[in-house]
Amino acid sequence: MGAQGNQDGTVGKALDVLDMVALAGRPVRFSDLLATSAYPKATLYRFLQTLTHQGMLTLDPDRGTYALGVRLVRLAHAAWQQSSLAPLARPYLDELAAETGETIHLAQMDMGQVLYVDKRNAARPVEMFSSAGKVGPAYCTGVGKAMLAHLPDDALQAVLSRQSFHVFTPHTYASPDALRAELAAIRQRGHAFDREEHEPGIICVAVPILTRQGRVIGAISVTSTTQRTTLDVLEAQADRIKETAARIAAEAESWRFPEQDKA
Amino acid sequence: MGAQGNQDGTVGKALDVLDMVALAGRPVRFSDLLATSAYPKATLYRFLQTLTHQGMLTLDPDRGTYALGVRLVRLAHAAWQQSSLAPLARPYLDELAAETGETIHLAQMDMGQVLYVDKRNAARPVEMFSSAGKVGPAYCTGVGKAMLAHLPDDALQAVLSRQSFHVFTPHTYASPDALRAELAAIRQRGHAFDREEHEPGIICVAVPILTRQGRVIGAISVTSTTQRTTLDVLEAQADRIKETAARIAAEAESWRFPEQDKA
DNA sequence: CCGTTTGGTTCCATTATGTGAAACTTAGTC
DNA sequence: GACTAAGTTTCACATAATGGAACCAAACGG
Repeated sequence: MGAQGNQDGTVGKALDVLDMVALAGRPVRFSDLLATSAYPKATLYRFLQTLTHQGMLTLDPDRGTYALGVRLVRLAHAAWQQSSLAPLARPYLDELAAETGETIHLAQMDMGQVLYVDKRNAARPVEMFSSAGKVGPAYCTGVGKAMLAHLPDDALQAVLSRQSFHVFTPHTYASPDALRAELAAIRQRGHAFDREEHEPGIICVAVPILTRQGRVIGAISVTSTTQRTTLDVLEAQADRIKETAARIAAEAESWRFPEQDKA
Repeated sequence: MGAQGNQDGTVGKALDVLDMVALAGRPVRFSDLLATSAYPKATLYRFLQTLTHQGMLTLDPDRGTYALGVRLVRLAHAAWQQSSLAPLARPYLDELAAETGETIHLAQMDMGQVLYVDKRNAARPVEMFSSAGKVGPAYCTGVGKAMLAHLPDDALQAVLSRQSFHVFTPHTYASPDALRAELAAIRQRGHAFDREEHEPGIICVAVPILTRQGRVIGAISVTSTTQRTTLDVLEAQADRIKETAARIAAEAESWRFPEQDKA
């Protein structure tokens, strides 16, 4: 459950520490981390030193607390631009948002979780990182299920074993088996629903973004509330959403990359 | 000039590789990196494996290209929230933007460069990462100079030695010495100008954000164009901007952090 | 005021880990 | 079907990570 448990030599461990700080969600002192971590004092200390020196962490000298460093913000800017679907999907999402008038999400898979990389809000304009970068569960969100449905067996297996299957609402699928059946239906149908499985009153239709070879690279969803509409009404948009997904996929396929002349 | 040159054991080298990929700005193949990097084939290869396995990079299996991984986006979300000034500065920036009707930047220092963490655009709303996460030179931007002016001597020395002193416009300071004089003036005056030093036609007034002990933690600027206004007019806002900076500083000071009960 | 505890930093002998030249295995050319 | 370029694996070797223990400093407490 925790962030612990991987192993990739020294680098892996260091990144582990980074995650620990991220997970804490607030500046933490050395001793806080020491309590959490499996590493001995000296080792942990060295990692913190290194990461701080590298700008991945910052040490507030007044309070002696560590927090994630700004270098990450810079890296993420690049990551978001160069390897998320967001930049190239933007115009299509704008269009879709305008047509539907509902909230649009663009998500990708990250370590068994759904990572939202962009969002169009009907009402107010996008808030910076506050929406991009958020993570959510895969087994009980529209985009999550849409992606799971098209994962190869072995990958699916791996992801499923990581899910918590926490029951959020009466509609949440609580076990891998129940979910698997649903996934088959989704694969067949080409789109997934969220029937208030994550939050009461929130429903959505989600569509996977697939490469020509059938690899999932992301998903988009149109979300609304039970007060405003019904799943049937939303489903009527499904073909429109699939079209958008297809266009994004096509773009992604062609768009890598403008060519280069070698140095 | 490149990203090379640091050293922090294995972890430092790995992060170096990460930077190389970021710097490329597009998915790169193994051999591209090999050409750039100082590391031998096998070593580089191992790093790429590890980083990929860790989700810091992604390998597009079809093309065999590496790109920054989405895990970074997630980390950055946390970084931006927990250690940039952006979240707590937001309301103050909004206010300032509304009052001035000009573009507002919020920046922090990162490895000798200016890193923009938030932005208010008079005209259209903020574009996600496209503005947050951007970096710029320290020696020829308003926010950069405002921060440099309040850096302790040794840190300033370190930062100056990293600057490229590329001459962007006729007004750009081209040497550390010229700049030092300017910095003294800025420290005295309490605010910095950008006199078209980075881009022709672009001017700004910038103010450092200082802790009670006088440590710089960031800077804000109000930017405009020579067509729309003059530096004198902008300077009239200086006190207003300082007030905003002071409020942000106060907030930052108090806001770390809500207390915690130990586990 | 001086033990004592708590939180943080440094040492250093031990050994695990990372290193990189070279050998190898594919794809892709001509 | 020999030749080349790109990517992957091996392995003897040395460097670099490890962590127990000692150390230091500041806050406590009597």
